[in-house]
Amino acid sequence: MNPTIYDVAREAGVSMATVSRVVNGNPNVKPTTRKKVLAAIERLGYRPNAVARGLASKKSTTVGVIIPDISSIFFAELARGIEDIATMYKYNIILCNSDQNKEKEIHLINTLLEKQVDGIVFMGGEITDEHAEQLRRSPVPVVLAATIDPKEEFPSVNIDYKQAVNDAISFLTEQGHKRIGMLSGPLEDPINGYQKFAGYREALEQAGIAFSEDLVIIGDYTHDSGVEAVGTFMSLAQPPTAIFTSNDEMALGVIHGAQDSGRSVPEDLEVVGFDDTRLATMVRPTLSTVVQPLYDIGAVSMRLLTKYMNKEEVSEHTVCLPHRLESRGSTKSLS
Amino acid sequence: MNPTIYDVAREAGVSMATVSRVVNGNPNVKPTTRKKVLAAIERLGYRPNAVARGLASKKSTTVGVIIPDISSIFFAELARGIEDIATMYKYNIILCNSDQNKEKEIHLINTLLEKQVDGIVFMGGEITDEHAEQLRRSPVPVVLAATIDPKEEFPSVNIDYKQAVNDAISFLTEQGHKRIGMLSGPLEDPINGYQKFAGYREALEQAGIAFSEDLVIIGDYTHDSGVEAVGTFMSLAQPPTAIFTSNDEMALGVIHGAQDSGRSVPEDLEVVGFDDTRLATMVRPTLSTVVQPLYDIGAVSMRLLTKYMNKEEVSEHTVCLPHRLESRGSTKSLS
DNA sequence: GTGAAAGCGCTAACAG
DNA sequence: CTGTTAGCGCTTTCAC
Repeated sequence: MNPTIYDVAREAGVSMATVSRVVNGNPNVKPTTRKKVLAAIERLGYRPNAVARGLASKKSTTVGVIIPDISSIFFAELARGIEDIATMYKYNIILCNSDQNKEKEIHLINTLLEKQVDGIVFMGGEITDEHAEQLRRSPVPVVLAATIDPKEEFPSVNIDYKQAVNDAISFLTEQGHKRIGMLSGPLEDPINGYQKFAGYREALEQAGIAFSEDLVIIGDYTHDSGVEAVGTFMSLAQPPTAIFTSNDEMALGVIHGAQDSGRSVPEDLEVVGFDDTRLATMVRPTLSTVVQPLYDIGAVSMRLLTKYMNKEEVSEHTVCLPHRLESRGSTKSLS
Repeated sequence: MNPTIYDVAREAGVSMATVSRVVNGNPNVKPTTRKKVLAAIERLGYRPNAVARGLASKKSTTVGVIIPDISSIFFAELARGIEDIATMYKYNIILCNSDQNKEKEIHLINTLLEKQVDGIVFMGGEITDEHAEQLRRSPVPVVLAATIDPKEEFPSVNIDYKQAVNDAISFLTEQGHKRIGMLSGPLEDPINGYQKFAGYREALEQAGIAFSEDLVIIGDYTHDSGVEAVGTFMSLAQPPTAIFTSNDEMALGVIHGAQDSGRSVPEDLEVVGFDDTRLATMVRPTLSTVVQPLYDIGAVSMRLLTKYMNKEEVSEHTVCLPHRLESRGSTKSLS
């Protein structure tokens, strides 16, 4: 049996309350007493029981993190941002993969709440009414990271996805491209589908270019789907001269698919990705892409959560981080 | 205030014990009673408090995972394997990044133990004496994943790194290569340095090829360090005709560095990586690499941990998973 | 500056 | 099949 606070108290010849005070750094303890207690702790190899502490204090110093897939290079980076800030504020993280599955997500929220987490960072697809209902019932604060809440009911941290894509496409139209392909995620996906698609259409419209359905392909975010998509694009009667993809991995696929069929990037085809994951510099030519500050989104979300957990006043409920276009080898001109 | 088991008991007109029984699926409850309790739970929106349960039952259904860096494509894959199996066995995961820093690692072990985790999966560099001492004090089982314990004191899941590298190098020598470069991790790293280096030397020796110091460069596992290393290798009086790298990312760097200087892979230079992360098929030519079952290493570690946690008999304390060489475009011949 | 005592919400004998 | 009763190990008033 591990020694308890009671054992330490006895060993040190003081009360449990006093031991508790020194363990928690309460200054109202005479230095001599503190010393005695510390010695007893050392002698016994006492290790405070955080579960008991949690029950008594109603705080677990643990936050829940719901993430679609930790093995994704995209989410893993976000997770790292979250974890670093959590550590900084002395919180631990319970990490759960949801695979963006609504049932799982809702179930996980519940599990985390049962475990008495002090807050939750949620990353997922869309916040549906069912999600919202569940989240509203949460006795602890929830922050959405890289996740759109159509009603802006919950605190969230994002970039302006629509504008970001608009920037990317506008960059391309300014270079004179008239036929710009878009390799999108499923349109139901609020960020990678809907928002980005909206940015694409908006930019075309602003440039006075007619929208053509042929030029939009729905991918599944994988390299393979990029390879496949270029094939389809290139077999068009009027193939695109530039392609934008909603993530970097598909962009690599597009580059490779183009090269496989003897085309060269950026001469024959310019390519712009999205995210600026580490992949972007791990291709030749290097990938021009929209920089989304993944780590920061995670870090800021967690920081925001700490504010809510401490019941601090928060000025902005919905934070929007800056993005920019990083021009590299897969596009011709320098921006 | 959230309703407690006591509130539910009162609402349903039964005792706490009965409520506890239905919540825990104990069959010794009359169906009628069960129904009443369930209804009360529903009505009150009761959510069991896992912390209280943990205190009373001395089980947290939570396991700790110490990982060097979750944002690494390598470890993220391991983590996913761990998490999936944990979920399967109804455990949650407290995830902690250690950056392979010994002090952090030891501190994290302690924190996890304070939080009363039921077990720990540890991934890290080396198990030093200090680590061992700390781990020995753990009241709960610990399993090492992709981590070498020189004394084989703790349960672990790995592949035979030395043999795996030997296989890769032997494949190259069999193709007639006499000068094979190795882009290694720091030699102090027990797996990526020491073990792999040993496999390299062994294979050369078996092939009757003299070892040459020029042909070993220490990298830092990044793409850039691969690019840089080829530069150095190629400026040698007698440059290597094939290069083995201890991870895939450096291999991509090697390929790109070679291509940047006008060489073609595999014609002018053959390249073999290690890990078979998703990167391997995201380059041109695609990367021949040693397949290490990352997800499985994570999954098996977690499975092993569940056995220890359940006090089941375990036949093999130290498990060694199979590896193989996947031949792709960066080497000439098919194996 | 220190101690006594009452819980925190639940499980786990033990009775009945 | 159900209820009673101790705790689990700690925090937190409230006294002194």
